[in-house]
Amino acid sequence: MLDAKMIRANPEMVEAALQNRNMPGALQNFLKLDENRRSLLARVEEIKKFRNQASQEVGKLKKQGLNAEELMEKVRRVGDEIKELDEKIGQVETDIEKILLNIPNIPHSSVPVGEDENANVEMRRWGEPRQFDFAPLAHWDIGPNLDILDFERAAKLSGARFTVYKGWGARLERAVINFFLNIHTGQHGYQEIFPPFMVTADCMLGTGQLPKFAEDMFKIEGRDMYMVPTAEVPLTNLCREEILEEKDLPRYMTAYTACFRAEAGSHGRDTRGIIRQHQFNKVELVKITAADSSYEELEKLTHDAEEVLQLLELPYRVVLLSTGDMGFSSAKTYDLEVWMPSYNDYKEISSCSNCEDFQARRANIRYRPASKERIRYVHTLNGSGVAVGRTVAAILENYQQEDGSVVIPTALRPYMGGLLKIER
RNA sequence: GGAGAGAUGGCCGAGUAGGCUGAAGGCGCUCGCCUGCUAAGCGAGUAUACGGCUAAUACCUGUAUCGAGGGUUCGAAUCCCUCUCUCUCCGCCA
Repeated sequence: MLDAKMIRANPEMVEAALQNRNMPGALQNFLKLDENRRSLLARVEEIKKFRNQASQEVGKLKKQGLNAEELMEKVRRVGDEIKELDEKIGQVETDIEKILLNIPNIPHSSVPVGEDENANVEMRRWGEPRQFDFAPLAHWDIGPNLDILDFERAAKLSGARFTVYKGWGARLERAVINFFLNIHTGQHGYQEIFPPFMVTADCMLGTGQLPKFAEDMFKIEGRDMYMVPTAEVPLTNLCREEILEEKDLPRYMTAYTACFRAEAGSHGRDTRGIIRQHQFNKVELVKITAADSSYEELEKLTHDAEEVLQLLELPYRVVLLSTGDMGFSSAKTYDLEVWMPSYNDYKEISSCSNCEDFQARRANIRYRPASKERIRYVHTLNGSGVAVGRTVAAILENYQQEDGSVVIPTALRPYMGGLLKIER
């Protein structure tokens, strides 16, 4: 959520930023409503001031044994007016909030301006895509061939966009989760968290999934709760409604969770394999930082995510998303894209974002600066560290052998009981 | 699921026959004094949001906030109703 005062002071700048995010006119009625609110507020507060003073007067008169009836009657009469104005203000504030909650974050000045992913900027590449001397298979063929992925039975259990992992496949998924968590906790200084997989609507509002993207989520029937679409939601909301001390910042957290997404509107995209599922595993990185260090921390966080791909020796590139391609809450985002032979292209496997104070304002996460200045909103960052299912897919494809077997990356072997390769 | 207790400021904790309590006291924190270092001691200060005034996120000023929402009243942290959460006991359960 943007700061209303900031919008009031720079409406043209905000409008221009929204245009870059393909959301022109989102601000439309805001200024009018905002002005309306302030004038109503001025009126009602004046009347309340009168009521407060008069009520005290009544108390004094009564104490002295004097008649206060006349004054009481006067106050009684303004009561209705206050009620009426308060209701109007409540309505206006609801309208303002509706607008504010649907406005995306303002992109950082270093973000390339553009309509879509074509305006993204590649920052760097790591590793060389492997040259195969045989026709490589896609993971959706490799998996069933090795009997470690079972799409048909998954459909029997749960329908489309679900996968059953079996035997060494299930073990590989678990190995990757543990490997990621160990690296981030052991080498990058993140605290491991194991959060609930269901959260309240307030949490979803806090990180920006609601109210705009309700159709992307799985809601729990009969409850005001949702399945987490990413661990970013519970991790960031851990600090909701809290005031932190600057000396305790930055705070690094990592968590494994399953993630649940309705994938509405992505019919026909990535229909084969485990790239786009209703349920997938992810290890997430979240940072809560002071306002002045978040961009530095974004670079570090991105490198933390990159490192697990390096350790697995999976070729990838880092892309800076353009204004038109960024997520709703983000001010700046780097995507990590891993090389996928089946796509003959790089495929997103991580998204690392600095949300600045956008989520903090929604979730009311603040900190007390060490310098004793006034309380400020923290900055929140999140990044996949990284998507587990897509990592498994990348391993299967990049490490496949001509005989159909798959070599286990060296770094993962200790997590696989020393297994060197999965074969039929 | 049944019975009971409770939710107050960064923390702990007062405050119910409704009024001058944004809220005692303590801790913590900040600044100053004092002390050969440390500790102790002394003094002062220390909520947030939204308005008005401002160059100001500085003063000053107004309104609101004692779990949330509603009600009674001239006036509610204090009374009434609903909800949420926490704790204790019983039951059930991986």
